[in-house]
Amino acid sequence: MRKTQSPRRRSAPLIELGDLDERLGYFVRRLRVWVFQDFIQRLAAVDISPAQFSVLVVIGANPGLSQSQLAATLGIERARLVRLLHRLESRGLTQRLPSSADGRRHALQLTGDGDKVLAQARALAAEHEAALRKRLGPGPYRRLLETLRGL
Amino acid sequence: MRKTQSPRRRSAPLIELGDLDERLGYFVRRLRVWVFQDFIQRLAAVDISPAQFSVLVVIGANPGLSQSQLAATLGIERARLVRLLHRLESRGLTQRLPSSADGRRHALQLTGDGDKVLAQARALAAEHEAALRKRLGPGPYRRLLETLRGL
DNA sequence: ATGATATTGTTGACGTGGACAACAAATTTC
DNA sequence: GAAATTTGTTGTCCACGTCAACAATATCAT
Repeated sequence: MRKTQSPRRRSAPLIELGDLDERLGYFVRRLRVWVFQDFIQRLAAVDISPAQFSVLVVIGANPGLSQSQLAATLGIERARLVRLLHRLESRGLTQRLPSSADGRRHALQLTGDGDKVLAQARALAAEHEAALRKRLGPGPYRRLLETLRGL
Repeated sequence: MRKTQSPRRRSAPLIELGDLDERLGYFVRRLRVWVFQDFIQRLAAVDISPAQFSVLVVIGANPGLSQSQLAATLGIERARLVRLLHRLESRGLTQRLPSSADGRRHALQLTGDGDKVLAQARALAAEHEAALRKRLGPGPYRRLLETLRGL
């Protein structure tokens, strides 16, 4: 049996958040941390991070697009995308073809392997999403998603 | 006059997100990035980061609490908190007093300066929050906050 | 056409954040 | 009193966002 009434140890946390529970940013951070954790764990089998997944998905949906376009779409820096692509390309999942009309641009594409891995990742990501929906509750999940989409 | 029909340049982005707009994590990341950016900019005058702010607020609301308790409350690693406190302490905003009953623990407190800076930070954070509410719209903002609080 | 400007991809560097592992000191447990 | 646990700490690693600079290429102005 545990001590139940010690005032200094083992008592319930009773730590207050103060103004923190009026700060959206705080909760957004907490949510982001655990969503990403779950995603990473579930996609460990294919070794695809959230960022890599988003890159693969958008390339898959828009083959031939440029790195600038992709970076702008994802809201990341061109510099960061270069490194993401370096990794994916070294794993043989994506490729940079020369753009026909613009010597500066690269036309991004998935390789055959990229397609396969993306398909596996998609399945796992769907499980992740289902887990999220279950954990948050279907209602809040829907509201959340729809609210966030409108930005 | 601009070229309006060139299929390869200057046309509207028309980049599709693919499955991405069914992924909550993607939107959470986007939201988190811009919320934090706004926060950092608005609190640049007092040079307080989101993480530092949350530390100050919780210490202020629970003077004397330990680092383990604080870390658990904020959902960060003890190791990370050590470094946050190191900074804040070197700026003279917080202090670690010896805990009366437990030689391992530190009783965390704000200094006088800490109180003042926190007050300023709070005011700026309130402006930040107001900006968020305005940007998201009062309705979605409220829904978001209430949904996220229930975790 | 030619010179100025802008875009694209790239590299380097910096600071923050989260995750782990290990450790000494102190405390609790048995 | 020995074993296990907690607490604060340090070190390390990697992901991420940011910024500056640069060469190559393309566009714009006149």
